[in-house]
Amino acid sequence: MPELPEIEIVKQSLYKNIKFKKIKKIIVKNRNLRFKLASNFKNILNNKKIVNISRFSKYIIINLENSYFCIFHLGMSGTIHIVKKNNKNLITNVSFYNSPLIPKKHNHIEFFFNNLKVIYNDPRRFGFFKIFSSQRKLFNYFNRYGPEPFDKKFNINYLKKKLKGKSKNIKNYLLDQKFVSGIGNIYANEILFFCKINPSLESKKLSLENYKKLIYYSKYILISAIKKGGSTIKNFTNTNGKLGSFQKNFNVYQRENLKCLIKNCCGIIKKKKISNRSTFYCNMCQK
DNA sequence: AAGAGGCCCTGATAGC
DNA sequence: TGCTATCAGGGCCTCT
Repeated sequence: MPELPEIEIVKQSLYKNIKFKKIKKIIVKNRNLRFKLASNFKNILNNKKIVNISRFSKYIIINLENSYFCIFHLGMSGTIHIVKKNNKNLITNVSFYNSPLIPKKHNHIEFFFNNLKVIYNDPRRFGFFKIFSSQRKLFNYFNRYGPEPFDKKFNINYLKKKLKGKSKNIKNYLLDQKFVSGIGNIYANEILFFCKINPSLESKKLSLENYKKLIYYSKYILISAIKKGGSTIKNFTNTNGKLGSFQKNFNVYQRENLKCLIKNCCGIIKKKKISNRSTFYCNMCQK
């Protein structure tokens, strides 16, 4: 479900609600995720204070007081719910990226804090948790990933080096986390629209001007999405029960057969499959 | 070695 | 109503 902007919103909400709090109790209801939950998961996290919460790419990073790190990925359908205690009753309308009600099925893990609990829910089980015993091991794991678009390393020389002579299309590169991390299918489509680059274009055919646009617009789109609270496709709400609104700004994603929104462009948004992922583009601006 | 494709899952929706 | 097919915001693994 989520790409970098949505994970950033989740991170901000967790940061606000559970940083410096101690995990009082953990209930594991279903260990089956993309990777089976580690057998020592509860032991390592239970009764530990959370020292920091951060994000890299589409991962949330939880830094524990015992210098362990717990990271998780939401896959396609993972959601986080924060349930606050209000007198005797639980309020259920504080949730991230899901309906205001706590889902009944697929709640895999519950983390209890003093006045609230955090639920990890994931119907499709593409998400996962991992634990690292030191920062070095955590960095080592993230080493496999390319820079985020915001990273200084994501510059013209880097693009040149990586894309020179490559026949793979540019959209697949944007989705390739080893090339650049944090971009998913929605934002890859939107970024290429702003760059006026056809998603099927072989990467070796990109011009210097294209490189500059890719660097500029990948930052621009992700930041705009974060400012709007992320994209909300299925009535998902964020931290305060509010809907993210970036989906109202989609130019191509899910706009098949509609008119291009660029003034004076008479193009139509087309849909095609690239590597089995839906791809949307304007047949005029992105020739 | 690069690149395409299959696969891991459940649930919502469209079409017959 | 009830079946089947298709699609979904991801990414790892295998095969050529």
